[in-house]
Amino acid sequence: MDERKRKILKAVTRDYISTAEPVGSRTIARRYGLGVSPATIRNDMADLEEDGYLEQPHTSAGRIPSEKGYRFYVDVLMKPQELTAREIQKIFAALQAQQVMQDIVQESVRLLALLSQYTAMVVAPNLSRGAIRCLQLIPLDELHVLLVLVVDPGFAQSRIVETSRPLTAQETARINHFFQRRLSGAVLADIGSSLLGEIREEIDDEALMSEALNLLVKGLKDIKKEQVFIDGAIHLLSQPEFKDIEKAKGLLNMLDDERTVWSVLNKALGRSGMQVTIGSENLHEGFQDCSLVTATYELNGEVVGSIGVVGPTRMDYEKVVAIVEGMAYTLSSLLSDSRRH
Amino acid sequence: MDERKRKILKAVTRDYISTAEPVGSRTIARRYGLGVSPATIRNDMADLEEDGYLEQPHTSAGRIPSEKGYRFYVDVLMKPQELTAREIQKIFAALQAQQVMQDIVQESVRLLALLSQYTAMVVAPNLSRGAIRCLQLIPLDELHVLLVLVVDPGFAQSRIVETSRPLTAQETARINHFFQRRLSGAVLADIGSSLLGEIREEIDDEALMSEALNLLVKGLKDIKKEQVFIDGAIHLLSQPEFKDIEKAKGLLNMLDDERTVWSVLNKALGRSGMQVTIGSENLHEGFQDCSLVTATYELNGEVVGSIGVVGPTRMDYEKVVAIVEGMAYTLSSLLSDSRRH
DNA sequence: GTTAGCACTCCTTTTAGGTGAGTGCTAACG
DNA sequence: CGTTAGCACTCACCTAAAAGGAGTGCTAAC
Repeated sequence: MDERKRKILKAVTRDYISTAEPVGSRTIARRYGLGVSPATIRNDMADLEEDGYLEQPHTSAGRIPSEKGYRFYVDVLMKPQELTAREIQKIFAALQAQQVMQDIVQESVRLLALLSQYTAMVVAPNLSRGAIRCLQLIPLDELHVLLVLVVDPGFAQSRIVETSRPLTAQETARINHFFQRRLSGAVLADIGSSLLGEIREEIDDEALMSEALNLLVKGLKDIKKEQVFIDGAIHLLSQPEFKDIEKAKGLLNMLDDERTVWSVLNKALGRSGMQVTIGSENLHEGFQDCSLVTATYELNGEVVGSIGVVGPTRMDYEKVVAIVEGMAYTLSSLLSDSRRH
Repeated sequence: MDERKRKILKAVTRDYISTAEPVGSRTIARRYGLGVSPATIRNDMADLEEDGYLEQPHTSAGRIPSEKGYRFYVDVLMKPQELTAREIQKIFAALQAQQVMQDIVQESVRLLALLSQYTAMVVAPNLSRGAIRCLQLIPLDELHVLLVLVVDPGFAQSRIVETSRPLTAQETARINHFFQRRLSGAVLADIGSSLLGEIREEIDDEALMSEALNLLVKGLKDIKKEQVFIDGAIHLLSQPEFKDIEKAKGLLNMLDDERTVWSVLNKALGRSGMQVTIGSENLHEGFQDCSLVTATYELNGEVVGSIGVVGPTRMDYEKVVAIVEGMAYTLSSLLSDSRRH
């Protein structure tokens, strides 16, 4: 593909992204100074269409990029304007102001939607590799204890658990002691049957230990659960491709289902880094008119979660890629850099 | 207003609610057996229009209820079909399965939206009158402690707080001791300056105490904050009155703003019980094409929060009123009845 | 290889006419 | 006097036809 054709493809894509209208040869000639006449551009456009980069909604309309066209634009033509250090700094500050992991994640999904003006999704970090920093029972009444868990980094959760029999203060202290000794510093993912078995052997009072394990298992279950957050769903309604309310409803319904969003974002978890999925490249039914920009973020060098932005295929990739990249980068630094709490 | 006119108003309202189409005299005569001819109904309808209960979108269309008509329908004509004991039981079970207050509230807003098929809003209970059941510091590292608070009923929250200087284990224990002795059982709202002052006097180590108070104040702040949840916003898009996407966007934008929702629901907190707000009765700009069904729920006989459903003025009041009432009732029983955790 | 000219396509908007649901009015009926 | 049949009238909605216009592909000339 020669230089001029590239320029034309780029111009068509840019124009279509910003106007949502098929672009004609005249417009290109006028708006983007290529120094050639509309007729010449028409010839090149015909070639580009033949090669599958452009398509025509109907014979007498302008051209729009095909998926292949977008793909080429994303991979070769565009140059995402990276966020400035100042912008990164602002995001970092906004996130750092949050106390708990959940708030950090919620703030980042909010920012992502706000900045991109599309719909943002974030899966909260998987803390399987997090280390237990504090695990403690606090007795509340006869049958309830509060199980408090602090995981490094940034995760504190308490949960009320029902015991199957009243525990004495002494028993509670004993369990706490064990937790402290055996589990402090342990990585969540390692608390598998083997460690549990070890602990079991270490205690004589069978009933008490089974109680403690029971509590632990119950409490850990929903801590390991990965949570998904989305924000900015409403921005979809501003896109002309969703002026048809049925289409919008379809997509919004999918976004309402956590499992769907989760599985979409998890595709991104596979390989680390930025990833752009365009239209039917997306295997998820219902997302095939959309594009997805996703990125993973890390904790101590390990991928622990992913973030993403959904929009129509006619998405402002240059902007969104920069934002998603910047956000993922900021999240990673925030999580890894300061082992805050 | 004579009996027949009431029947006609009721029929028009019912029909319009279910079809969203203006209702003609012929339809009434055919579908609702009044035993009179369309001409007679036409006469009565003209009277009803004169009196302001009905209106005509244009001269050659059927009638639709005016706001006054809806008001009369809600206050006099309709009879909400109360939820069955079985249904209440189901809701109760679903809520009771939740462990933490936040989950209870989220589950109830989800149910409310699901059952009503409109948009549901819930403000989480104000726990100012809740009693402290457990308040404890757990040291994490040099400059961070975990402040754990359990309030009766159903509220457990932990928060990581930064201390201004490292605390020794002994100091922590001392603070905990004080918290235990002075605050256990105290009502959150009462922890004002007076009680804080008292505590201050009771400790000799000025620096330590100010540290403890500082922690307490920081920790309590966001616990007292009232949270708002909404769900089912997408249902709005199914309503023909929001087929115009701009209208839908306007309302959805309002619903995205917590403060707006909060202030709408707080109107309901004023007087306890069920309340239906129709169209322009709603003082909130942007909600004036909508109706609102709200109710308060209680904790130990005291109003602590409210729930609500938003929909078009052409809302199925009979159904929604029953659901909102049932849900508020269930929430109240759940909170008051069992002092669970 | 590039460009001007031109016929052609086909979407979009406008206009006009027809259709039908529903009304208000009048006059007749019990 | 309330009720009803009959009828002219209104007006949104639908459909078809006409006008308009943006953009193309092709051809021939530069």
